[in-house]
Amino acid sequence: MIATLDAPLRLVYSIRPYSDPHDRRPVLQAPYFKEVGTLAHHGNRHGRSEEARQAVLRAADDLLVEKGFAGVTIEGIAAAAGVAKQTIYRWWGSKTDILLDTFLEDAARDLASREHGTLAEDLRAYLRQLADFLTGNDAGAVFRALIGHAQHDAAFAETLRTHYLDEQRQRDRAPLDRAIARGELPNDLDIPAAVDMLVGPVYHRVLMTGDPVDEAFIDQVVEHFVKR
Amino acid sequence: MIATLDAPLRLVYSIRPYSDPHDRRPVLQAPYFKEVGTLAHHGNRHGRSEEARQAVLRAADDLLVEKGFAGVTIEGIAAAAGVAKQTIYRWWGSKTDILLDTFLEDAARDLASREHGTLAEDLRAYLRQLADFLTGNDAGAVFRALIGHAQHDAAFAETLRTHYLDEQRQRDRAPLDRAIARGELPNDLDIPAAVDMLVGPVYHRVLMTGDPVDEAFIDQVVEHFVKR
Amino acid sequence: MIATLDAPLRLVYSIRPYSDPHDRRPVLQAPYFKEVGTLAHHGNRHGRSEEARQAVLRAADDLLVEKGFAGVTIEGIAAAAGVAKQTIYRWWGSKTDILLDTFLEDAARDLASREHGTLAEDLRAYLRQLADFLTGNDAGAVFRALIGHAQHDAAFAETLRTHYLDEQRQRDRAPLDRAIARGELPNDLDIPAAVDMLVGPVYHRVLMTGDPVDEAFIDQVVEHFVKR
Amino acid sequence: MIATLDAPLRLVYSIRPYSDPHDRRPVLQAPYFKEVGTLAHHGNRHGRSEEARQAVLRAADDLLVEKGFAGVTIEGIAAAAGVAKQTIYRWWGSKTDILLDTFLEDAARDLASREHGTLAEDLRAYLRQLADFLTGNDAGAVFRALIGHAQHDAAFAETLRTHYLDEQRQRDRAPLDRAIARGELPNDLDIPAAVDMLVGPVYHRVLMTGDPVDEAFIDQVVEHFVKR
DNA sequence: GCGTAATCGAGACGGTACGTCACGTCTTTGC
DNA sequence: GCAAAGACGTGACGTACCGTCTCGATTACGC
Repeated sequence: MIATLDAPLRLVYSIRPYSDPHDRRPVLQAPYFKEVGTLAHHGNRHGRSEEARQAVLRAADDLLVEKGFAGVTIEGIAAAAGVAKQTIYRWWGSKTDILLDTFLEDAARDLASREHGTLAEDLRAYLRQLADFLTGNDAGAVFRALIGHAQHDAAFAETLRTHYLDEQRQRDRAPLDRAIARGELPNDLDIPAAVDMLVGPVYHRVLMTGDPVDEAFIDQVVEHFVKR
Repeated sequence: MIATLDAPLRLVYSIRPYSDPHDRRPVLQAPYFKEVGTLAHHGNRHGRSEEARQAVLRAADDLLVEKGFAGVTIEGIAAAAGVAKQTIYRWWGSKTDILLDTFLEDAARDLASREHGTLAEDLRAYLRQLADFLTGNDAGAVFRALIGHAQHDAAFAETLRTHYLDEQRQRDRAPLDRAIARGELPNDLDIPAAVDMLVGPVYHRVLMTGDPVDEAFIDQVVEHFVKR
Repeated sequence: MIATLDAPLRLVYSIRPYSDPHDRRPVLQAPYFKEVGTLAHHGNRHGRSEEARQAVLRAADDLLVEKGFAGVTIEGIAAAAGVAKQTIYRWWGSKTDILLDTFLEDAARDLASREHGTLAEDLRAYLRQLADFLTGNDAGAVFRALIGHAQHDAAFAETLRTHYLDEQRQRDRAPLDRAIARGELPNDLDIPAAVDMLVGPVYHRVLMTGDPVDEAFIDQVVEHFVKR
Repeated sequence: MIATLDAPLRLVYSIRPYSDPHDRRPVLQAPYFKEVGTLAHHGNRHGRSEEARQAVLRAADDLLVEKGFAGVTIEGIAAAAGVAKQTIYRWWGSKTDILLDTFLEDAARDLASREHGTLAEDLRAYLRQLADFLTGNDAGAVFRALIGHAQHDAAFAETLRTHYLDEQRQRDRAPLDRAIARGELPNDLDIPAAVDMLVGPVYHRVLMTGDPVDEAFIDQVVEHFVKR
């Protein structure tokens, strides 16, 4: 059960399952809610406030959408979330860490690849899904901000790879894996290269040219790939 | 004649050919050197100091390579260039404007497409050139920083498109245009989409995965495209 | 008990007694020391750092004496006091506010009027004391700077009147009040005018002519006033 | 003849009679106008532009009255006067020098002491004239600014004494000199001290308390002085 | 059931960089 | 030779956030 503000009498606290507070593996993997206590506590000795955590994530997200990346500041988040700065620094290392946390919860949810029977259909559906995700106003904005920051900060780029891209590449290749299993594609396919040829054009439009990723474009990319 | 620092007795002053000092069209397009005066002036009605301009561009570039994007500050550039902050603000609007200026002078030089007779050869050569440029330590670092910043700042993204990407897309499509002229590709080819399919995979590796853009990869991309 | 730096184990924090941090009423009026904690804190919810406050006041004073009014800058004070600029702006509005704070603590101490039995004696002693104060190297320099600034800034002039001059006029008239009580002066004396006639000549020499305020001069002023 | 803007075809240029351009003796003492040239020249080899000089003085004065002392800047004066900054620096050393120049022309005009037959009448008239001058919106504002600055800058205080106060003290003592000549006052009067006792109270009200200098007050000061 | 310890909101602190303003200097062109 | 124009190096301004710190209050656990 996840208590919400609608159920004020039974609030929940999280126990982060990792010893390192800056560990950024997707926190939803673990059953990290627990029922206890009452509303609006001010600290206790058994772990962090789930309330504060969610308020921070939400505030960061809102600020990004409303004011852009430069408008996201630790002080602004703290103020908007009604949280002390120190509470943020206790659990996150930077504003991009916070944004990454908000992002991870969305990515897994929105990018699960669904099977459609044929390679072409699978790819079309997946690229459509990917394009919608990347260009979206919420998760997409966060994603673009993170990718942007990764260009400025090699350490963060590495973090982003570890916590997001590696999984993402599994999702990217899932349609190809299924096609190989079905015999639609050869066993010796260079899957990473194939993935780049499929998703690369989509990312290029999103990150570079700003051109819309429309159906016709996706169709061309898929058709071109399949007709090999 | 373009006087250089090798000809110290006849130094040059620039007259920026644009009325708006923040106009960022590539300044090398115009013959913007003029012979006058003597060495090392400090501002006069000839207009801006070419010395100061180059010192700023160089300092920004150096700082980026040495300390990364976060290490590029207006104050740092001013100090490294031996220039007053106000001089920077007089001619540029932000640190990314400066980086863009440094970048524009390099991009045109390094990305001119050369003809190799066949589409496949042209593409291989051009993608190799592009990949080297994007992953380079100097211009590449500046480019990645600019693309990163464009993700954070829509206005700058627009600027970047106007001053760089539009030209870049001309360069990107040049091999295709030549192939169409030669009859190697059909007249009705969707060139923007084709460009995305060619360069998209390269950008994806550079900006997202960090995988090396090796010969085998380029060969696959080109072969896959040509065999349509 | 007021703990001092001589009692390092039981250091003191100030609680400014006013809600408005820019309120400039003489802070020494209130018992604004409180015993708590340990040495050398750096900001906490006890409120402002008394250490920082005194370092700022002292630095401002020193800079004024050493380099003159133009040499007093917020940045200079911050550097000399080992304090962040923002700490100064948190508690004071301008460099003259700081100087006023330093001044207020001194003026009350140095200008208390003492009784000498006769009007002439009282006046002589008081004018001597006033002249010494105004021409002094420390408090006098601050005072002259403040009066000078008040000529440039009507708002500050009003502040200065509220926080200093009104009290000062009480001190100025004290000898006259006592003389009236003793019957040495008539009840219907126009005290403000009388005060101006007594202290005006002294101020005139200090602020305008720069002539020394010697005994002979004070004697003339007093004698002239008394022989009415 | 002094040409004005009403006589545009016959403009005048001044030749400053002093070798030191920063010499600030009242320039009107000398016949420093000379007819040459035409309106709105831009430099010539015949000496300074009287047009520019007057525009600067007037602009400085206006800025002081409109925006206060802090609003008077060399750049602002130059812009308001339609004059190049360098032209200002060529002839004046600082903004207070300019203000002093504007002031000197007014002071001599407004403070000439007139004879009224008796000491009391002379003093009353003179103190009234002085008070009006000091509290005036134009010359008075400049004067108060200069006195204020003199408190901040010993060198300027000395300059002010040399160029203004010494003369002023001559004017201050004129009624007393006349009274001595008439036999109304003793030969051995300590004139400087007497002057301080007369004008000091007026200055005190103007510079310190801000109280109005009304007739009753002047009467008291004079009556008290005369009844010696 | 009471002390102990972790966390919370609050907010002052020393810093760095921002973008602006005015300073005083300099160099040229045009009278 | 002076004036207008205006770019330059300099330095201070006042502001925004940074990341650190200290504190009093709050709460559950473990003795």
